Amino acid sequence: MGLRLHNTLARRTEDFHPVVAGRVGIYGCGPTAYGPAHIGNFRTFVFYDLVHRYLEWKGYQVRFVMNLTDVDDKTIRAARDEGVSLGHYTQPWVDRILEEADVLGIRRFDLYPRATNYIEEMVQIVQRLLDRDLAYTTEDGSVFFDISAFPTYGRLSGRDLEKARQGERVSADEYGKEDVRDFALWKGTKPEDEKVGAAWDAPWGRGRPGWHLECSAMALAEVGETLDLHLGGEDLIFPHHEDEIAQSEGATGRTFARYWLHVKHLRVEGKKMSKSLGNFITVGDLLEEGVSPAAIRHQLLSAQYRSELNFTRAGLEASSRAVRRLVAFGERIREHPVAADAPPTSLLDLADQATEAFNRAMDDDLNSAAGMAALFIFVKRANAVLDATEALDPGERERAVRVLESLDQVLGLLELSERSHVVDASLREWVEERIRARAGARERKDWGAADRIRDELAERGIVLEDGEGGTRWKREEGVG
RNA sequence: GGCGCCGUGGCCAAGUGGUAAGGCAGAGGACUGCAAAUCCUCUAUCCCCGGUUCGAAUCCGGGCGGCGCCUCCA
Repeated sequence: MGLRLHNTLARRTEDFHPVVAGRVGIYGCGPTAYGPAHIGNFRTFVFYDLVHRYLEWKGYQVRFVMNLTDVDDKTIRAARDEGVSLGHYTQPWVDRILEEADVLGIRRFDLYPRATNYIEEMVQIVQRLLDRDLAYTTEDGSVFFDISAFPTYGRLSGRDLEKARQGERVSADEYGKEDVRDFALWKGTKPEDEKVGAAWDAPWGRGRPGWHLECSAMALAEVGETLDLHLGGEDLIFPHHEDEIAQSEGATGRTFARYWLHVKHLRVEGKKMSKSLGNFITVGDLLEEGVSPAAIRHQLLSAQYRSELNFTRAGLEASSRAVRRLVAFGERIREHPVAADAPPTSLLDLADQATEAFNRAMDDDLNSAAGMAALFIFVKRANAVLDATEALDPGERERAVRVLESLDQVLGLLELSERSHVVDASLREWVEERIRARAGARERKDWGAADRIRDELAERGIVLEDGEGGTRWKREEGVG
């Protein structure tokens, strides 16, 4: 089976073939470190994680680089307002973004380059563009890319350049471009830049890089001249990625990225969300409300990345229940009795079907919704098998467990919920003592005493489950 | 105004020419001292109208409705 991806550049779904068979180089546009990332950002980053995990699951050797933008208009302004250097301002946000990514089970990528560490590379790109007459300098020391010298400009976003020119509102032309459509590669230094340390020397003048240039420099330096995959949110198609292509290909003469994947923006409770509107919720907010990370992750994966996804509390509740079902199945099958002489069941077939269906769904442009459905079909049917089976053949049980784990290598749901089940030892001891006391009461058929203990535990958020092998307990989960 | 997306059961969401995956909720059942938890079973003809086709949720045309990008933004 082969992976197919919807390539924004081609406007259709294509077979995926990396430049070098078996190896994939990926660059994902990361966040700007000027504030907390919101849940919409994390739809994109969880998608990156899905791409990362799935390609590795398929056996590719993956190099995945996601940048952290730490110098741009917003970070400079914020650092100036707080009276600190750029690095002082951005570092805490970088830390928090990575922490929250960890919470959601986003596996660490290979590298998180920061723009300020690649100034030299950026200067080189600009120099090459100047040498090739694809860019020009202005009086204040800025450098602009000359769009008229790059015929395929507009191909990614599919826009008509002439119309764009006419429709464009001519904004305050601070840096003196020749054409409103030209974009800044380098911005001549201003006093506020100097104040926060956001100014570097370059042959044509002191200044700082344009936002688009940062990504090109980091991608070319850390992934290579031709990326297999370039990922980003849909808002980046124009102008960010369009400009990345122009400056990268202008500098190298090579195809910059073969496949461009763009994640549709998330909505929250039916409304558009964006940093500028200020209506964003963060992972931290959700955790404080008691929402489980696995529920968040589940909801973010519940729709295919190119379709609309409305992030809601009701949806989180549903996701939480769904994850619980998965976890319960995992526990159940691991504990199901085995016997060497157990008769064969359909479990092996079900396991094969699950893997096959999952693979097919994910190969079809990373359809995580269909992929998760494949897993849940397995859970449902395997549960029915367990209902009807006293004991399993050890090999069958082993196989079923392995398939569950295998699919979770990509989805990362069980992995996450297991991680959050860690409880401190003293609590554990106390709970277990209470459970023993209750067991004694139950043996005496003193139901009143037994129920009082259960209530006592419930007050501390501990839920009991009486089963065949004794009483199990767990912490009550909050919403989601 | 330009470009583009979407409209599937109470909610979320797959399926894109061969007769509706999955999750949540709901109902029924199993289990239980009672519970909780868990498991099983059941519940749709796909916004409307017209067309193409042996056959359409799936293709075409027209409506109605929702949304995104075009500006810093994942």
